[in-house]
Amino acid sequence: MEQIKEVIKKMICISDEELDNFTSQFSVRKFNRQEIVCHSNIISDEIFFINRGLIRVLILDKEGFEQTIHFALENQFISDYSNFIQKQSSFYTLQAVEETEVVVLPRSSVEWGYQNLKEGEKMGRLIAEYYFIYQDNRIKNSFVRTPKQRYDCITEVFPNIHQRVPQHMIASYLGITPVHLSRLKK
Amino acid sequence: MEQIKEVIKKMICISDEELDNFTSQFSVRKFNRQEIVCHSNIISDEIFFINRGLIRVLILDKEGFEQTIHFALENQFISDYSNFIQKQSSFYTLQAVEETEVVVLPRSSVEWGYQNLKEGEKMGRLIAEYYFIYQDNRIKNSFVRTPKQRYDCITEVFPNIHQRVPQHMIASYLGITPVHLSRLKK
DNA sequence: TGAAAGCCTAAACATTTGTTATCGTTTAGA
DNA sequence: TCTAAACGATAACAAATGTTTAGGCTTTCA
Repeated sequence: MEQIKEVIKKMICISDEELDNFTSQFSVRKFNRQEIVCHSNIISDEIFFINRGLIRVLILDKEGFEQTIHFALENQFISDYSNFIQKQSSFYTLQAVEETEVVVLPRSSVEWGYQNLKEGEKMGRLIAEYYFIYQDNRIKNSFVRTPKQRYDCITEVFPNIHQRVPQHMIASYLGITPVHLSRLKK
Repeated sequence: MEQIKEVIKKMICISDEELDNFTSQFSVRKFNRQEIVCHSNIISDEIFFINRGLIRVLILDKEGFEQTIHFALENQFISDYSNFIQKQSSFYTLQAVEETEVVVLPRSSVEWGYQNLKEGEKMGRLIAEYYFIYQDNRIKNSFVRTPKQRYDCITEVFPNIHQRVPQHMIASYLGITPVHLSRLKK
């Protein structure tokens, strides 16, 4: 639990006792390559924090093809957060790309944190703000950058991504086909 | 201040006294059609709440063309929220499309609210979560829907938008050219 | 170790989307 | 009220992107 403790301590003022009470409610789970961390079409009551490994978020379009929507790296939180918040059936599938170890935050613990940690709500606000900024940048990029430019700067957001996931997942993330990305690289 | 009071009361538990202390820090500002509510390339220390009217968020691409990124309607908050949070120079321009009246929330008041309202941080969390969900839906739609499908369902998010803004702004919001949207409508 | 599957590149062709120009209508403002 | 600007539709053409197919390489796993 050391990694997630460090991340929380960077966000808010929290005593060691509070932090222990909070993190003792979490558990650890491990996944092999390709394994599904969280299925779609369920009501997900968990948020994950990545200790080690890499998770991709994907969606199945109408033709049944997988579209990679997002990558999540070490020390980041990941879930179908929209549907977690709204307690709706999830839209996204979470899949481990590498061997991955996550900390599991059940909904009950997240809500416990909001209510019992001195700065629990602030932590929730900062996390939501952080991911808002990430998405805002993404939308901004889709308006002002070409697919090639988005490809060229993807390591700013996901360092080493080229060494860790196949190129067709990156193409999908960029909103283009693998064949077209291969062409753009020339 | 009645409208913003109603919106806040729907989000959190707050006493009338707290609410009066909070909203008494706000001011009201009016804009004519086409007038700029907030320029880009400044550090914006204000969030706006729309009492009446309609604001569009736009960006200038490298060719100097205006790209409409977002619309904001009555009873919604609007700002370059990413840059407000990060206290960075703003990227977006806010422009009144109709005659518009806004409530102005200065940064100092927002921070006062986080620190002094019993559920101030919770309010901040809920607002950030709300806009996260909006953006997540938008990104989702860009993966699973064609431009035509996004056009057909835009009134789900912005009712009456067709009666309130010119079509070329809608095209821009959808990420296509006005000429192409006109073609798709056939 | 061998066979199957996955992955990247490439080429040819199809489809979508952008660009430019024109025209008729509506709107805004002097 | 008149005129210039803004707006939307349309057509012709250009550029970007998708689709299909094939080949060669690597990885996986029985």
